[in-house]
Amino acid sequence: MAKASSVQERISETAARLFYHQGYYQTGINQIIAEADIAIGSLYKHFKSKQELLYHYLEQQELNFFSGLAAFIGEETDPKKMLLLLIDYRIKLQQDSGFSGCHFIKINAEIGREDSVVQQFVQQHKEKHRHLVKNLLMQIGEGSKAQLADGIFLMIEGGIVSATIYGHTKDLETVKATVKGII
Amino acid sequence: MAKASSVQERISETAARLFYHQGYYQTGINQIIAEADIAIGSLYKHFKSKQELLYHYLEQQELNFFSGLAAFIGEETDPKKMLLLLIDYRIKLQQDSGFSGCHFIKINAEIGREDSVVQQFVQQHKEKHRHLVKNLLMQIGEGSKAQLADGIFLMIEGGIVSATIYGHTKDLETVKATVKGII
DNA sequence: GTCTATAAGGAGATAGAC
DNA sequence: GTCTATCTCCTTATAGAC
Repeated sequence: MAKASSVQERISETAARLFYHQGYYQTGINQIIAEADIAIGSLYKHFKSKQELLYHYLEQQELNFFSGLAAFIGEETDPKKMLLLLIDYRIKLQQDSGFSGCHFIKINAEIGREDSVVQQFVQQHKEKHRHLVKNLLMQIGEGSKAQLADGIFLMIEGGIVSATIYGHTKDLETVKATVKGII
Repeated sequence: MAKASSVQERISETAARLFYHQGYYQTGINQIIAEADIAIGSLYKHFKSKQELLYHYLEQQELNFFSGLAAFIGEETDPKKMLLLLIDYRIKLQQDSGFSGCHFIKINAEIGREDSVVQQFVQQHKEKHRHLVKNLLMQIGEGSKAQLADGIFLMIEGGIVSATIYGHTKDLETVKATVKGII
């Protein structure tokens, strides 16, 4: 195991991996420090509680998602192609993660309304995503059909959930084909 | 608190309520017996483990969902109206549950691929639901458009997830309006 | 059915020595 | 930064008396 990264980064990355793949409540502090190969004192020097680690995790995922998307879209400026790339991006994310779903949908299902900070994080992330779809449709010239953007956004969300249930991205591919036929 | 129901039923109903609203891992055996007002010995006489209680919970939810749907649809036989009633049913379920989402999407997010019994339950439930939409569209005469049924199914799924994130059914209403415009 | 005791382990978090 | 010890509490599950 290479340990080029800092202690901070190792905590952060290990916690993120475990929170995402096995769940927040299912992940113990002891497992995090064992797999990150750091001391428990170090963890509590960087994060005052497990909850703070959770908030940090959500902030990181928010940044990762949109910077990853920007990189994936690259130089493309055609709104039609960008919308399809947005779906391709989510297909790729699911394939690369072993079909582990959307970080935010998952944490919402696990914690939901019990933590208002988490709830707000999830809502804001989803609104950002929804407006992305809306803006692209506006550029395409379908902006007048308000229902259409919501419909596409919701189909994508359903497709992500489907990917985690079945372990494949067939439904997300269908969504892409459907959107392709509409725009 | 009235205790007209049997011990078995009280265990079952209390576990279901807690698993659904606060999560499986977040719910302890001690909380279940306390809120059901039964002895721990009674619980382990009816269910050999917490996991068995989980499987029983999923079986119950599967039955509840489709019998509730049948009752909601009632005597209606027009496939167009039935499809819209299916969406109304899910809107009502979300409102009545305090926007706690779909039992199966939720347990999938929490446990997912870690338990193959749970995974199969969720997959089968979702397939049943998807085929319902497909069959209704077939009767409507839109059966040739294979993508359409999947699209509607996925929009509904996305609408349910949205309801748990925002605490309202605006998106599900939009889905209903969109479907109404298509069929 | 009830009650209580207990096992064996894990959780999150703190303190102090090095 | 590391290590170990410890605190307090909770977890699932079992056993036995009533």
